Amino acid sequence: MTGRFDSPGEGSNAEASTKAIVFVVEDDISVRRSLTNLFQQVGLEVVAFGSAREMLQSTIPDVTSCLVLDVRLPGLSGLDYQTELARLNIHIPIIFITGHGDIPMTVKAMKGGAVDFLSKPFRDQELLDAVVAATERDRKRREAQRTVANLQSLFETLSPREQAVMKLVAAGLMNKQVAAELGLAEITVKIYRGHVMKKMRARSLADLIRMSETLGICVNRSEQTQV
Amino acid sequence: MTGRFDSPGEGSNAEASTKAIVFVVEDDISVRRSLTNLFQQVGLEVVAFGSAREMLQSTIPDVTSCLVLDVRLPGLSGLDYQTELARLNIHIPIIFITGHGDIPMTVKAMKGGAVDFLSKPFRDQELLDAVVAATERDRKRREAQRTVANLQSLFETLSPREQAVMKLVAAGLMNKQVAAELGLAEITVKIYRGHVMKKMRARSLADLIRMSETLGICVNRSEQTQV
DNA sequence: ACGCATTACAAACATACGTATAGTTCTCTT
DNA sequence: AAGAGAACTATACGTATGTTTGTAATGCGT
Repeated sequence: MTGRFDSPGEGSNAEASTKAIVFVVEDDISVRRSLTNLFQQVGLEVVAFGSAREMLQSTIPDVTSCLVLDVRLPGLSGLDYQTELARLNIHIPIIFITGHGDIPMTVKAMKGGAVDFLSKPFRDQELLDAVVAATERDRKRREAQRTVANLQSLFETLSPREQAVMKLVAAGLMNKQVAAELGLAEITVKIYRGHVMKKMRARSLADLIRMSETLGICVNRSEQTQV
Repeated sequence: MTGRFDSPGEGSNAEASTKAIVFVVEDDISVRRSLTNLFQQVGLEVVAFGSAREMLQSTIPDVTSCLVLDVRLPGLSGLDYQTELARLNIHIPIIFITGHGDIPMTVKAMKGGAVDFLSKPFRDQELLDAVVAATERDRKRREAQRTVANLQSLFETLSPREQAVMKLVAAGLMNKQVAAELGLAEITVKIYRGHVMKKMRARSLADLIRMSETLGICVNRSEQTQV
């Protein structure tokens, strides 16, 4: 990890460097400027704010990113902001920095999923390493989320009946059992099942079941076991 | 969470209280004794050690447990011991306690998966709450591990050929494709597949595929896609 | 030498799955 | 009013899956 950012915008890391955004929330303007400079020097895009409120009011682009956050802030504190972001379902990886931190603070931040917690003074490279780790975490999270979202949108192209059939098929029921469950003729189930396979772009039943797992689709087990 | 341990050995938490073991590693004998007392008072079983080495040399029973670990220890430090346990693939949840901790220490501990990091002085209830959280985490981890182990042992009852068939079936191949892949007649695959279903106690193909997921069974995708 | 598990295949049958063609009914939109 | 899509069924056919019964070669331990 160390040294990945010491030569800006070159070689194999060019893509990661140019695409990631580092958000900075820090009330001290001189610290904010020096952080901004540091990140820009290694080719990272930076967007800095003086308070949590400012960042909440701005439009956050939907790209790989991380947040360097001062713990002590006027208004909403860094830890409160972390909680607030979680409540808003915003899962940007956070690196805390602080001048006067303590252990309970650190524990709360780390329990809340923070990537790192650095107390000043720290070496630039420590922060850069943390940023690399954080953006990498975000990249992976986004990739996983994109996969789910794609499947979800495919699933939503299914008619309600097709969705119902898919759920029961994924639960392991035979066509005739699905038909009984839904009050349909078996032939109808067969046809809907065909639609499901086509619309979900599943090449096999195994595929479809894995998709169901990813989507978290399941039915009440009591309905299966009584067969 | 708070107050779950303030009346020992009664009500719905009796099971969790009596079955969990709290390991304590603390060199200061008076602290060790007071911790032991505290946990015993709320009905927890306690096994205390004066050093990490002592605990490593003892036989650790295979039950739900957690570890209350002093950061500063003679010989192997608490943080080193955490690393060592991870290296040995021992995933007991750790609660650190310390008299003179600092932030980097805390961060390292939490990054390493610690449940909590308490600096003295702390309230007894804080520690007890952390122990509840830690044992609960261990209980869940053990449950998940047991599930995998059960499936694994079922899988090991399969003959090599049956295992191979299961892998390819779980990958979504048709019987004839499995047969071609393994150089078998289709009828042979059908028979082995029947054995697989019976031995794995799978009631449906969906079941079997979920088992494969849990077991992490997969084959080179190139073999499927070229069909 | 004997039993036993494994590997392997065949014939035959029953059941399950998938698709094409064709048609009815209903609702919602243009 | 016409068209589109959803929901639903039927007939018919072809393929896939699963099970039973039977056969046979191999290898391994006692």
